[in-house]
Amino acid sequence: MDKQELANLIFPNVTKTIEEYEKMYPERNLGENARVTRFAPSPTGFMHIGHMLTLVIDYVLAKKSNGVFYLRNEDTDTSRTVKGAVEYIRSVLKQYDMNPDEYEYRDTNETKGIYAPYIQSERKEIYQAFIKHLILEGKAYPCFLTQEEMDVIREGQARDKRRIGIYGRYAKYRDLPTKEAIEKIKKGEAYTIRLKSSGDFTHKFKFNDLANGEMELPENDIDIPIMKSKDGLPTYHFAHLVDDHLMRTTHVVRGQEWISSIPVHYELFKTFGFKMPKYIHIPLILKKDGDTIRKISKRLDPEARMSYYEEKGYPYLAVIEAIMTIANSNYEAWRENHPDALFTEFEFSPKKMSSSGALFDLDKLDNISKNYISRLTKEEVYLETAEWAKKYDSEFATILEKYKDYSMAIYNIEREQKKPRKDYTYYSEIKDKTWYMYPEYFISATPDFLEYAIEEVKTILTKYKDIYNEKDTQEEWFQRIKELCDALNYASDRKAYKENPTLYKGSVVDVTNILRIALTTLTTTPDLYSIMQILGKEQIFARFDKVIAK
RNA sequence: GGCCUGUUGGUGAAGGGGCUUAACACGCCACCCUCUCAAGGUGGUAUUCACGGGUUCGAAACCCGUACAGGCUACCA
Repeated sequence: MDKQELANLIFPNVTKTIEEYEKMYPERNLGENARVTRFAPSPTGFMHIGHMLTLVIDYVLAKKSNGVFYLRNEDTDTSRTVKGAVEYIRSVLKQYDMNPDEYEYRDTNETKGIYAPYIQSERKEIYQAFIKHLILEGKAYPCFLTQEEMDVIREGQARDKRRIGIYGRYAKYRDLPTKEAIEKIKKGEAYTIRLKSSGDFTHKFKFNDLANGEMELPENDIDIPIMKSKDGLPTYHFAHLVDDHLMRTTHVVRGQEWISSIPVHYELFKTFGFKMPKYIHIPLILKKDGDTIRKISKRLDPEARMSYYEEKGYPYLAVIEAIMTIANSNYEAWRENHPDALFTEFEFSPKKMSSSGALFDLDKLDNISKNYISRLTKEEVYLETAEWAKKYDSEFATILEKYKDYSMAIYNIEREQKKPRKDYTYYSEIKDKTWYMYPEYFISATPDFLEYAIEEVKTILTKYKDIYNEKDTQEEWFQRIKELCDALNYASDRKAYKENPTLYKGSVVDVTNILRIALTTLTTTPDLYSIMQILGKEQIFARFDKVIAK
């Protein structure tokens, strides 16, 4: 009877029972192997590369099995909650085209899915109903330990080299008579609700993780807090239990740092007699820092934040591809055999995932990205670049708008063929590699002819103007350059030059290089003939004249 | 300190007793092709799987120790 009084005192507003919630949130009616996964970030306002790894795995698992992928907002730590964070997460999911099947957005008042609310702070009553049940059963209790008292306990434990935590004899309020607890609460003393653990640390249990296989862990015997004193919200562990049970999650994908919490979750699920979901604990993404390797950090490593990829303009699918190669190393081989398949068609195998931490290889990403962009059409490259520029380079965006067809012609150089050029790694790089094609940018550039004598340069450009014909095919164009070479004592045949360099002033390479520098200021560019075709006679001559007139 | 998980090239890794003189991909290097790049082609890039023992005819693979690394050890997730 006392327990009932205590429970009602703590939770006067909780009216529903666990059974009622079970009915409200029934088992899902899905295919036999359908997987229900969730992406459950804390709304802290940024997204980490590790989040992306879990997200991609969650998404693939659900989609491949015709299951459900839902978004849950884990905002039980009100002090860390950042406004606008959910909107940001939503926008990332949208960009990467991994939209959830069930979600809840407060700003637009959109809800989809019958397991709502999908926002933890709005599920307080649900958690409390479960906690109330535990109090009634004598499996949870209010604990009045102050922060200072706990600090003393911890210091003592550290000094005596004992396990740290509130367990056994350290759990001072575990056996406090209910009457006294009621009195303390009535007096207004602050308390947290703790699980009255029934575990034995010396006993081990077997646990099967889909990624790491079977492991042996000691039972939990710590009276972990399940409800915070400040706002009555549950801790992560308890919210995990209630939500993943009621939302009928089948597969929990989360970082390996959670492995050490498994004993707690195991006990929690056992206490309620709920079936545990399957777990996939994914490797941490690491970073090499000098000689040491550490967890990648959003503070120290720009590439840890998803905004890095956005700002650089990596294609979203390229990022996903790179993530997939970390998730399952057989993904690349699969991709080779299924070049046009969606990544969601890949059968992700948790067992094949590495259990040690992985370094995220930016070189690899670059390679994947280059290949990806090289397979796009010129329209796609144009559109994506324009979209990127709108956000990050408005000046370039204006140029792109003005020169739409012209830009597409540039992007089409050596594109849309069996072995396309692969020189764009991300969209922000495109301006750096094509700026000279645009009169607005070229106007302020000054060609530097390096070791070439300027008088010789002028002669070549002047003579070339006489023979240039816009209508030439590539072969004719090159033939003319060769003829010019012969006329000016440059070797038109590179091999001949190589054998007897002293006989000539230079070779055809020198002549084309001079043309190239005059037109672009650069010594390395894509195919010169294509560039000249796009520039057109007027611009070509203008650029030559600028040099000749100097 | 305690508990857990790992350790195969510069990177992601395959391989779970003989097919391994360690796959594949990225990176790097060289050469070829070539109007310069990029691409493409060819070849090279771990004398051997953290170390030490053991089991075995045979170990990168199995066992035991050690070392190292990482994670957790919050009323944070």
